[in-house]
Amino acid sequence: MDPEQLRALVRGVVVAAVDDGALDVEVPDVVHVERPRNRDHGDYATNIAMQLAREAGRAPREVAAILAERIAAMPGVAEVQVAGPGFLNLTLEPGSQGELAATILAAGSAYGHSDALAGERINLEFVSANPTGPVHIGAVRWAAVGDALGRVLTAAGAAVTREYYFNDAGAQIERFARSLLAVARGEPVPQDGYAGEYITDIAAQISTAHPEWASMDQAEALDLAQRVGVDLMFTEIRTSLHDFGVDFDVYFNEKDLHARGELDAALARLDAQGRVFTRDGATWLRTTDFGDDKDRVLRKGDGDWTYFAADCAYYLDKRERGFDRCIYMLGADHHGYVGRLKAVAACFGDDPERNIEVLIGQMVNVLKDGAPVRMSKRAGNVVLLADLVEAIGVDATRYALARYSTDSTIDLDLDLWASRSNDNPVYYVQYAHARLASIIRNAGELGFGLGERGDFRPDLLSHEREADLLGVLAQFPEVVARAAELREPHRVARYLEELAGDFHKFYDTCRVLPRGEEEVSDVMRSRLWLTEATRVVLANGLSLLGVSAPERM
RNA sequence: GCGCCCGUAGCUCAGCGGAAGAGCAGCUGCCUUCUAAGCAGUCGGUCGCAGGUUCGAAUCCUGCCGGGCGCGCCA
Repeated sequence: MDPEQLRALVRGVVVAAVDDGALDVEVPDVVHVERPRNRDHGDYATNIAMQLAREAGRAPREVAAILAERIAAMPGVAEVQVAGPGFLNLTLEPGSQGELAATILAAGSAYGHSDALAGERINLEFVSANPTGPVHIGAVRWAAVGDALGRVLTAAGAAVTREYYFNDAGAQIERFARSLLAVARGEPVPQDGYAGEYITDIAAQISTAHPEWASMDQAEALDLAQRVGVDLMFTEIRTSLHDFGVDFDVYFNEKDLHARGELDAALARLDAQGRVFTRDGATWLRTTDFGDDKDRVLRKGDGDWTYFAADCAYYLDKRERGFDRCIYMLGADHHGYVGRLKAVAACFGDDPERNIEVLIGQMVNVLKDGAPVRMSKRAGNVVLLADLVEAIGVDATRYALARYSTDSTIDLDLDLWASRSNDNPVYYVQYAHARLASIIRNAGELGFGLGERGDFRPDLLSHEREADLLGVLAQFPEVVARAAELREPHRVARYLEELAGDFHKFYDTCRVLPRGEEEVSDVMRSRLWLTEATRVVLANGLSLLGVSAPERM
């Protein structure tokens, strides 16, 4: 019996109690059943009696007593106790929990999937770093978290499109082009330009491909620098993200919005909604109608569009492609955008609460030898995706960035994450998987396999460590569903650490393989099922984070 | 000044309406048996402070205090 089934059982008992007049309450839609940390409190606990007490006009423990008797009579339930202020502590029959191992093996890689978000069409935009330099640490957090979130949302049944918005228009790109050309001509980089080795590299590549470049007239040379330079830069960004395990379904060019006249179309749409006005020669959107702290310029006095105007057009484009949820993942330095993005949705006549979601990720500080590594893109001394991967590897980088709530600032200690020790959480989890794989491998060499379904005896998995492990395995689907609903993939990582811990404890106490000439017992075979089930869940969870599940370490 | 995030064990952080947690650090133990990158035990907390809501608050509300990040006809 898993938590889902238990919830249904408890709710059914409440319904029955209401039907025969033992309780006079409205039956709640959701019944909370939790796995208590303290195992003295049974396999599961519910607070349902306390919830109903007020409405029933009776003491919580009295309501609990009424329900306890009925729940205890249900099949699969071994014991029910009323505890504390009115908790019901439930203990299940051993066999009813052990069944789960077979359920997990039958589901395989689909175990953990749900329909929690079925029917939702989600546009998930993340990274979207400007193609004026390599991917740096701020964007890497979103690469790891965004990709994991995409996987988690998909597992919860949503239709997800991962999208990278590519700012290939505007002043930053012009600065980038001027910097390239300056370097190619041996001139100093402009004051507001970009410096760094990558600029030199790209300039050299352009010069090789177009020998006439440096001697072209200024406008022509800049145009070439912009076209070819941005292309090279973007290829490098895509490649480094791909090597990091992150790929997008759509790479959206800002230029296309302009080329297709989508900014004009968006302006017209906003105007039709009555949200546009003119002041000081500029065209504005009255975002203050919807809580923004100031109105925003769409088109400047000189006739140029603002970046914000492109944002409006891009949002409209997403909506017209059928996405009912547009998720933006932004760094804390852009949190000022939340208000205006929400207001944009409202100005289009959409529901800002439903159609737009902005996730803000706090900063990442990189520590080396206990000291922060300073970051400055212009100066070129940045921590890059490639540097991180070189220092601690793809798995550690992804895991380190995905295991924390995006609300908290991360201090990423390179020495810790590079270490092959228990300080390093990613090894703790991966090591559990490798150990499991090892048991299964060794069993195979002994000619000892899972056998038929009938060879599995769930009732034999009655050891406390086995019960603990089964209880945690049962939580996986709800952990994934909750991570998806809350957009918090770090919950999956924390869960895996808990699961790995319970497996290590099981491993320490419960022998799976026969020793020496020992015969394979039913207990051992049933433990092999549990072993394989645990391996499947660890592998599924690591896969949601985009972290490998090694067979050996 | 205004807005967002954070403040939980010595350190790094989970938990975010229901019975205070993990890892590390410290101290004690466990490898002739499935990977010791592991396990067991122990030490350690007025959950920043003050009010409020609630049967019940680390969790929700208000106000403070401390730290981080933002508030352009920049991108």
